[in-house]
This record gives sequence, structure tokens and C-alpha cells, in this order.
Amino acid sequence: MDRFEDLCDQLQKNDYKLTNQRKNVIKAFIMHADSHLSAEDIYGIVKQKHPEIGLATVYRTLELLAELEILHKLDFGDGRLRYEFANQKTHHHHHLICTDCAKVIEFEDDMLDSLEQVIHEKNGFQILNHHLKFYGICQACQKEKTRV
Amino acid sequence: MDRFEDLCDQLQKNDYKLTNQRKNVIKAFIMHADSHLSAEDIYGIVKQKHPEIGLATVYRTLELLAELEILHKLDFGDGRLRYEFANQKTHHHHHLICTDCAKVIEFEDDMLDSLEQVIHEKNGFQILNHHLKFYGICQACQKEKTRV
DNA sequence: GTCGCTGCAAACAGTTTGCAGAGCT
DNA sequence: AGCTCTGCAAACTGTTTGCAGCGAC
Repeated sequence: MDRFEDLCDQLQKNDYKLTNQRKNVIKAFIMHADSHLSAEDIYGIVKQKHPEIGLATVYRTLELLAELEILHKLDFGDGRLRYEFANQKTHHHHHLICTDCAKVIEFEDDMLDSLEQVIHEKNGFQILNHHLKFYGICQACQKEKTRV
Repeated sequence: MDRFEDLCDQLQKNDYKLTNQRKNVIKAFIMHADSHLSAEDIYGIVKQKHPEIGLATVYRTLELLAELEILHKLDFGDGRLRYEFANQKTHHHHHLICTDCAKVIEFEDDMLDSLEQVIHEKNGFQILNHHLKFYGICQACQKEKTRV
């Protein structure tokens, strides 16, 4: 079973109707699985083939998919929420954001597990999630700068 | 020299005028130095004694103080920017956010330094800054839950 | 006196919501 | 057929901006 059918099943299993709009939003995500799309991005992509979709529907669908934990909300501080597939390794998955070209690079690391343990011991805080973002300059932009 | 005078000096040294509104915003921050205030928070505090201040001025002043690196912007994902004093240890200073009561606890750690080193080696990414937030349930809210 | 700063109100951007009609099951 | 879902437009929220007058230096 491919990813698309799997996600459609998840919707139906939870008693949500499988409308064309929802299918198209899911397809757009699968087509751009490595991106971090915003509502407006999705709207633009789906609109090309299905101009009748409404932006509000996109927002409602994204909210739904996030609630089902199919998608994760991301906030890169650019004033709009972005989304990515929520897969198993999400907890150890962080983002490097280039402040020059806004490119986002993914990064895997589980060092935070031990840090969470320390925090739990020191503060009695029960940690459920964390967000770690690095801001800096990617390799391409560094080269760009030395060249000029 | 106390903190207030020091900050006023910093403004003047940079050719910014020392207006009453700016002084009052700075005072409000000093009075609540351990909080993470939003523009609206500051507006409310200053307005009590100086009802003539405008919200736009607060926004402009916060922007100015952030540019001078007197304040740091924080984004706890609640839809508004918050600010705290930018001091020397900021880079190793993170936040634990309780998803129940929204309380924010400060946390110090420098483990990320070595992680930044690893990232630099693996990705050639020159890291300038990072944001690390932990979401979970604080000790008080955990007790609250077991009691009911 | 000059020019930066302020208050006000209007503009803005992303997101949410009310409602009447469309469409999945 | 029933009730969820949709498109549209209007409302909302935090923030920014244009402008005429005010005030720090």
C-alpha cells in the first residue's frame, strides 16, 4: 500500500470524509515531501490543477492533518506556519535555517535525550516535546560571500 | 551606575533621543526583569502611569531595543513576540514551557556547543544562533493532575 | 529651530469563522 | 437523505506604517 492510500485510510478510519480537496492537499504534500510548505504554498500548488479550492479549506485540512498527527506544525519565525510529515524520527529531527537564503536543512541528532533527562532530574519537568532550530549561514552562502 | 542609567546611556550613545516613552518602556522591563513580556504586556504596564502612550510607540521601542541587542526576541508559539533582557549567558539559556499553565522556566546548558561543532563539520553550516525550547508539564501541574 | 519621535487611525498579513449551498457515504 | 465539508467574504489578531503635530537636544 502506498503512502497516499495509507493516509486516505487514516482519514476514513477516523470518520472524516474523503473529499477531493483533502485528497489534493495530501497529494501536494507527498509531491513535496522534502519541503516545509505553508498553507499558502499548498493553496498555490493545489490551485494549479483545481482552481476551485478555497484557502480556508486548506487551513482546515492542515489543522485536521496536524490533529491526526499526520503532519507536524513548524514555526521558522517567518510569520507563517509550515508543515512537514510527522514520521517516527521527528523527535530527533531538527532544522538548520540559513539566514541569508532561508534554505532549511534537516539534521538528525539524539543528544537532547540526555539533556531531557538532566532537566527532568533538576527541575522535575516532564518533557513531552522540544523544538531546536539553528540559525546561521549555509555553505553555499558562505562561498557567495567570500567571492564578492 | 545602575541598570536604568546604563541603558539610557546606551540609547544616547547611539544617537537616539531619550524620550519619556522610551524611559518608561525600559523601566517596565527592569521592574519585570524575570518575565517574558509581550508588546501588549508592556503597553498595559506603562499605560497605568502614563495613559497617553501609544501601542505603536511600544512596538517601535521594542524593535529599537532589540536592534541595539538590549533585548532579545522570544517566540513561544503563542502568536505574539515576547522579549527578555539579552545578557551574556543568552546563548546557553533555554526555556521550558509548561503546556498546561504556560509557565516558563529558564534553563542553562552549554551542551549545544559541541552539537554546533558537529553540525559545522558535517554540513559546513556556520552557526550563529540557536533556539531551543522544551514543552512539557511542570512539577506543579503534574501534582495537580494526580490529585484529581 | 531642527529633525527625530509620538499618537492616532488605517493598513497589513496570516489565520479563523459564519453561513448557505454542495457532495461524500 | 443526512450531515459533514466547502467556498466565499467578513472578522480577528498581532504588528506595521503614513502623517501631522510634539518635544529632546
